[in-house]
Amino acid sequence: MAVELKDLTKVEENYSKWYNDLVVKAGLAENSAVRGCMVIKPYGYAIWEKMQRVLDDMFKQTGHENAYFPLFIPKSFFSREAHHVEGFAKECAVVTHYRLKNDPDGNGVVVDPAAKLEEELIVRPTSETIIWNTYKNWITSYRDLPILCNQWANVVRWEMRTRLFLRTAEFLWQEGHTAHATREEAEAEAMKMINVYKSFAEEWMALPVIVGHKSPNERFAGAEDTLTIEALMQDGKALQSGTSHFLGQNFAKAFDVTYTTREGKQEYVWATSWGVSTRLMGALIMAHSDNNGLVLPPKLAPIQVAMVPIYKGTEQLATMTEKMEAIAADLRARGISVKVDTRDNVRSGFKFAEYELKGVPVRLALGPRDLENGTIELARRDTLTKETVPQQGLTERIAALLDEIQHNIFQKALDFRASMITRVDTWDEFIETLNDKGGFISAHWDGTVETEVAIKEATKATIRCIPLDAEEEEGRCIFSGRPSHRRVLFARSY
RNA sequence: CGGGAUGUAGCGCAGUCCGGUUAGCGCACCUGCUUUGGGAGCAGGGGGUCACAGGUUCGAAUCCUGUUAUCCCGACCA
Repeated sequence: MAVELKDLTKVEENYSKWYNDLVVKAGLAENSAVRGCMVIKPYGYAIWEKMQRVLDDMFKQTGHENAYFPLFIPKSFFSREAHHVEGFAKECAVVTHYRLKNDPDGNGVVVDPAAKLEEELIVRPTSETIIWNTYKNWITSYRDLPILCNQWANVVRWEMRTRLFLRTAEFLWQEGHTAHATREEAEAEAMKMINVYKSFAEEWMALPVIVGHKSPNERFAGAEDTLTIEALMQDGKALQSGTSHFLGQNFAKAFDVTYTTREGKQEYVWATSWGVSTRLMGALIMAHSDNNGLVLPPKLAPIQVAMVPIYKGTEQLATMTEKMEAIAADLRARGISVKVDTRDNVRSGFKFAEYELKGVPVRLALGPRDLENGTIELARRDTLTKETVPQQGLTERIAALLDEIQHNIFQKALDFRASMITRVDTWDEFIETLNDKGGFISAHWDGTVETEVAIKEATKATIRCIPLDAEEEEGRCIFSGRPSHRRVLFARSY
């Protein structure tokens, strides 16, 4: 229960360590006994659950339905799409046996060699292959299209190095997989969904994102075009927070999915896929937190208002509790989630610090002084300010304050990002900005993979995206000096 | 998979170099009293196969060998 705040103040020294401590100490998640896999604790899951609900609703409103596909994928499915195999082969968990037996030499159990699978099963790193193998059976006519499915699932990617929420061997996500009769319709779908993600990030997570195309080198394995939302963390690194892929006819061809057109001809189906994961939790944490802990946007905070009694003795506690429950009932009637903290084994100061660590947007403290004056102490997490206000009209005040905090957090992140987008025109400037300042660097690029790879090798910076709203502008590539028609965004990233 | 570090109570650590009473400290936990407007104080109490397996020794948390796990820095990636 006790938390050493000083451990959270080393942002400059070691942001990764600070982030990890924060996640653990705020009670969001922790490392598990399984390498690279995390345990999401109830408080963290409550946030994820809320995000899920909102996203799911947005998917429904855009015409999608939920479905579920298998965890295991036969190995042979993977080899069907060449780029896809290449992209995922290095990080797949493989099931090779289906039985254990007692160790003949003594203790425990061993894998029964007699139970070797004829064909190994891959634990899905993403579900395109199993889904397109299924869609083949669902699609025969143009009347069957479009298919607009989403699944909420866990996937496994055996990463070398993991970090809570940002990169874990197993993670939770949603993946949408759609099938369309025409290229235009599929392209529009991919664009529609990346905009759904943008709205969600900005309106709910208070996280400003830049929408753009991935460069060919950063594209999803098997996609013709990848759209991304890129967010900026407080240490100046970028985080890819969601992607939407136009898959062309690649998977339709790999799995032989065709339909009969109105004119009676056979055509391959066009596809998209799109997803966001528990990585969004990492984005939420890294974008807004400060040295006192999490700062949660009110719209996603599991507890929006925490109420702490100030009292001497059990009688006063009872009096305060009664009064606070009455106030809480009012707030709840307005749809505000409230926690009245009547614990008597920790003191009020401890509770204040704890709710700050957990990012609760608004805190109310009620003591004898307030009872006399008809007031209450109101503190806001985003600014760390507090004031004594009348109890009269409190519910309206808090409802408005929650909106204000939501807006303020977004604005703060937006201002920060604006200050961290630097336009550079020379290689020296590029290096200097990258090393001294970080953030997004807006610069010209000649459009070739060789240049992109060379820049990455030289600086660890990658092209985060070619923004959708990038204006036509003649310039010269900062690396090669060759002509370029628009700026792209570079950054070091997670 | 390379480089570095660390495994001692729920958490954080000291002790290891230089082997030697009953393995110690802080926080947390339990009991009691006093406290309570920003992380309470005092008193008492419980909790450990010192990561695992061998070896050396009269004697190992400590020395040797092997294994394993975790963290940090790279390479890889949502």
